[in-house]
Amino acid sequence: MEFEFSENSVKILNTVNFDLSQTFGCGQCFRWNKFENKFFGAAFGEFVSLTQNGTTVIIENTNEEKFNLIWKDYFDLESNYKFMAEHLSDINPILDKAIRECSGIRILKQDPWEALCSFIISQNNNIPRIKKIVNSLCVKFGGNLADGIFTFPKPEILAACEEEDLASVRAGFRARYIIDAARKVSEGTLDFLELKNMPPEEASGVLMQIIGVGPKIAECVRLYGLHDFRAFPIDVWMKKIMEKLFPGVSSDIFGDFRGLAQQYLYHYIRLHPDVIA
DNA sequence: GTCCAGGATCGGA
DNA sequence: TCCGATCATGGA
Repeated sequence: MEFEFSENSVKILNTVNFDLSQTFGCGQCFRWNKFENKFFGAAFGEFVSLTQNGTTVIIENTNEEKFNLIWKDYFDLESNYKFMAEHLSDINPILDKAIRECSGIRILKQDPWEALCSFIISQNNNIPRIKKIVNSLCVKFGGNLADGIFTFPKPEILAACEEEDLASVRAGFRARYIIDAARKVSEGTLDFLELKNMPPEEASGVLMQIIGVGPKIAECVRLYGLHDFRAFPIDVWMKKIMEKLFPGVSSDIFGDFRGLAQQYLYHYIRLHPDVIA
């Protein structure tokens, strides 16, 4: 991939394994929206819009400095997905089939606090409504970046809330989970930098000390927030996939990139639910 | 009215 | 250790 910089945009040329629709639509994030062939969203206090034409991706409202600081990392542009995808394809023919269709997925390096909060909201919920609640949370407690685009609320802000303050967000029983997470993060009981240096099981264990965070959400935070590809979140869909397509098989067969394998399989089956019907 | 959604928790067997 | 009911909400 090559980068071309101008005053208010960055052009990425000759992309490999990078598809915006797949990356934003594979269920890893909830705050990117498509409008007239353009994706809008924000991360780390900056907002951009993106368009894709074949192997060319244009990021608008950024520059060389911000791109190198935020977006190159956020989109994980320096990891070799071609290598990882080929490696995974060799492991299993079913996974290979999923990868042939979903190889444009990149695992975003999201803000771990945002990932934690988002996936707390995701529990026993559907994706359109998850997006609605996350958006409401940003509108009410985040900062205004641009027309209709907000930053994700700081943990300190939500830590100071009581459940009734979150009522208008319509998070339901998850409100107290969000507040507990916010308090543990803002007080330093939970430090994401420390989690990165822990063994996987230990990191999950710390995350699960938050009320309302169990194994699945912990794995999501490690995969999407800490970029730990060994994490393998199992939701109702992945459970069905493993039972139907990989009976008696452990996720260990997918090796150290099993988190990425999970994403290929999850997105593939959401596109073709009949495969496990 | 019933069922379900990228789950977790609690009580009882 | 395992199982089932329950949790708040809104759309199908």
